[in-house]
Amino acid sequence: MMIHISTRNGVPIYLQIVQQIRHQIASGRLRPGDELPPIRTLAQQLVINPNTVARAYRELESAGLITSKVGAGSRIAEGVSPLARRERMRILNEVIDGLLAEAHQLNFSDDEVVEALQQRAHGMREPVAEEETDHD
Amino acid sequence: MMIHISTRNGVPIYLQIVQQIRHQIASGRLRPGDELPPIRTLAQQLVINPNTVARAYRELESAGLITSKVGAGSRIAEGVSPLARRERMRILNEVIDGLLAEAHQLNFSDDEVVEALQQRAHGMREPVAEEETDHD
DNA sequence: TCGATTGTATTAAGACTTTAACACAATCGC
DNA sequence: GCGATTGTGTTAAAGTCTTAATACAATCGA
Repeated sequence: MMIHISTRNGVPIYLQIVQQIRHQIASGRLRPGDELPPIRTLAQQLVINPNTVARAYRELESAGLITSKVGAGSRIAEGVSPLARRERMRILNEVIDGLLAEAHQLNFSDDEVVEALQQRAHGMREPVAEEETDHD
Repeated sequence: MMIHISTRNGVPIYLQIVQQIRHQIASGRLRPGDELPPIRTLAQQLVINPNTVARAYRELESAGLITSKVGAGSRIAEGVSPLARRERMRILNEVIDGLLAEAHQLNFSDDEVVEALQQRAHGMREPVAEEETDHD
C-alpha cells in the first residue's frame, strides 16, 4: 500500500487517503479481498493521527469500497470492480486539464507541456525540489 | 484577470487565488503596475465573500508581489520580474510529477499519459464532466 | 469639494480538520 | 482461553476557512 500525502497543498489528509485508495481500486491495483493496513499502522507510516486514517476508512466503507471488521481489519469489498478503461481515461483527462490550465497560466504552450512531459516520462526522472520559489 | 476556483478539491479558495496570481506574475502575464480587480469586484465575480479575496491580497502583499492602497486599489508591485524560463519549468515539472503519480495509481503507463495529453492538447478539447464516478 | 470607491480592520458565528486520550468490543494467533 | 490486535466511538481542544455585517480612512473622479 503506497499512500503519499502532502500538507502543503491545503487538501485535507483524509481526502488524500480516500482518493488514492479510490484510484488504486479503480485501476485494479487493489482487488476485492486485499487487505488494507491497520489504521494505527498507516497512521504511524504517514505520521498522522489514527483518527484521521479512521475517518478515511469510514468514508470508504460508507461508499461501499471497503469492509471493516473489529479485530479483523479492513479489506477491499467483494463485488467492487476496477473501472473500465474509458472511465479511468475520463478521470485522467480531468487531471490533464488541470495541468494544462496551470501550465497556461505559467505561459507554457500545449506543445511545451507535451515536450516537458515526454522529458519527464522518458528521460531520467529526478525528483524536483519541494519549495516553490518566491519572486524577488 | 482570469481566476477560476473550484470548491470540490479541498484547496482553500484564498490559496487558489494566491497561487493563480502568483503564476500569472511568474509568467509575465501580469506585470508591475498592472491593476488587480477591486476586492469586492473579484468577490462578486467568484461568488465568494470579499473577506476571502482580501485574505488572498493580504498574503500577496506580505509576499511583496502586490501593493495595495486604500482608495486606490491593488497593483502588481514594482520590481517584481517574471521568473526565468528555467524556474517556470521547475514549477511545471512539479505539476507534471503530480500528474504522473496520479496516472500511475490509475494504472496508466507514462506512454499512455503522453498520448492522452497529446490528444487533449491538439485534438478538439471538450471539457470533461465534473463528477467523479462511483465504483459499483 | 463631495460622493463613490477601495483597502483595512474587527467581531461573530458556523463548519471543518486534526490531534489527543481514552474506553470498548470483536477477532485472531498461539 | 488469553493476550494482542483491530475497528469503533466519545469527548475535548486548538486551529483554519468562510461567511456576515459593519465601520473607518484614504483615494479618486466629477
